[in-house]
Amino acid sequence: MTHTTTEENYIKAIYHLQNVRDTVSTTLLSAEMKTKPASVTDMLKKLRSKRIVHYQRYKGFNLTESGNKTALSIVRKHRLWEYFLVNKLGFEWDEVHNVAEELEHITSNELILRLDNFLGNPAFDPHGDPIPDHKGKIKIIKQSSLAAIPLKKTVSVSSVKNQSIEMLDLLNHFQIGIGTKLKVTKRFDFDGSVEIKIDKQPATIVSKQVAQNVFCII
Amino acid sequence: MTHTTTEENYIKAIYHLQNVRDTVSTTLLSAEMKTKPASVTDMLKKLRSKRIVHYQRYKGFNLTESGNKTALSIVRKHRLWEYFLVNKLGFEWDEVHNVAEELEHITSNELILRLDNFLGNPAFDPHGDPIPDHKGKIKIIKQSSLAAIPLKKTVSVSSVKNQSIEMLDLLNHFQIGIGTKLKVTKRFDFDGSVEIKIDKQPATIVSKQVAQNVFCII
DNA sequence: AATATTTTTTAGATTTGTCTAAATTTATTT
DNA sequence: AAATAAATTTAGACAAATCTAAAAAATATT
Repeated sequence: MTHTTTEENYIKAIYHLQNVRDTVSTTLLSAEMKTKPASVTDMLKKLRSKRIVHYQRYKGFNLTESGNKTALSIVRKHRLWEYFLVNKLGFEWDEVHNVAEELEHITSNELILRLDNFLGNPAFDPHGDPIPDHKGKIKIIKQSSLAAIPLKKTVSVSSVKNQSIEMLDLLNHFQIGIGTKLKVTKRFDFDGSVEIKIDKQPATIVSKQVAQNVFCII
Repeated sequence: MTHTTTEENYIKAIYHLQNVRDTVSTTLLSAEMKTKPASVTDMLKKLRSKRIVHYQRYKGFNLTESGNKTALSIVRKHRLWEYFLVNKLGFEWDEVHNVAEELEHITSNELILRLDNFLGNPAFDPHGDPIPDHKGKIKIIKQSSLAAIPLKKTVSVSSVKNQSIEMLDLLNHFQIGIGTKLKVTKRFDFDGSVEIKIDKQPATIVSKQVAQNVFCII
């Protein structure tokens, strides 16, 4: 079964929203897709007829098992391309998302197989997100946000939850990237901000919003 | 000015046909695009309104200067991706065309710039076709077909005109690829077939059709 | 529980690229 | 040059993905 690029984008969006919220609504999905709720309803009917989602009018929807597999294969392609763009072509990690959005829709299993091997079968993309393997299996690592890790323990930044351009820009400014070693030296209860110390750099303070979005391996 | 994937495919098809035939007809283009002549007429009006083609009803059409530039940039992308697929991912040269057909429509100048550098700014793709540079400039090399080169002169295969799967399969069988050194030892007037000799291999005879499609640098 | 509000769906329209069938123009024969 | 054939274009229709406006259902409020 093949899907159009638009269908794939819907499938991916449902997958991502399901991993954040417990239930995904028509309105939420329409915001994510930058369309109107009416368009989402149309697409849900189409995806239901392809057995990608379970859907009953007015009752909500969610990915079927087959829909989930499809979503994982799209995510896999997206993250492998991001890895390629950063580690082979030298893009910055905050520049690759849009290009990967296009590349993820190229339809060749052989291509992805070979790309995966060429890259050395990476398990995580440049943002620290896990890359599903060819069976859809994802490596889970235990992570805690800067807001939750113990004080004075040196940890390694492993992923960033909010991947907006603005957030990645801010992190670049702080010189924080995936793999950066740092420790939290102090927490300020007043506003939830956090003082961090990166080796050979002066201590700095990051806001609560940042702390909650930066995840580390302890 | 941006173009849809379909528009780009038409532009590329017109470009290729213009380089083979002197004038390109609606019917010929429809065959190339696997659509009907009526659809071609529709698209020609659209491309005219975008100043991609000069077109007068019933009088024929051809690419404008701007259309030609667009075509060259698509061809550039296609051939760079083919180079990548063969030289980095290890595809065989006869397997890459369809995947490159998809990759060529990815819209990021930055991507192509970086890919070009990553590949070492190649001037020819795996089929021996020239890769336009970022200004659209093409390296021309003097080539002659196996049907035309002098006898007993060692030459290097530089390109293959007919790139059908069948032809590439046959050449694989003969162990002929881009860069293969060989000489023509005899020509048979009866059927135009040609005896060739590749180093360390017994002499073989290739048909007129093959000889006319394999080009070499003398 | 009745009413008001929000969410979701339907109905009907639009755009892109395609089609078929018919009409028109150009090219070829006789 | 008239008749025939071939190529091209027009007219009108269709599928995909979207939209707006209105209707229906679910949820929240009084």
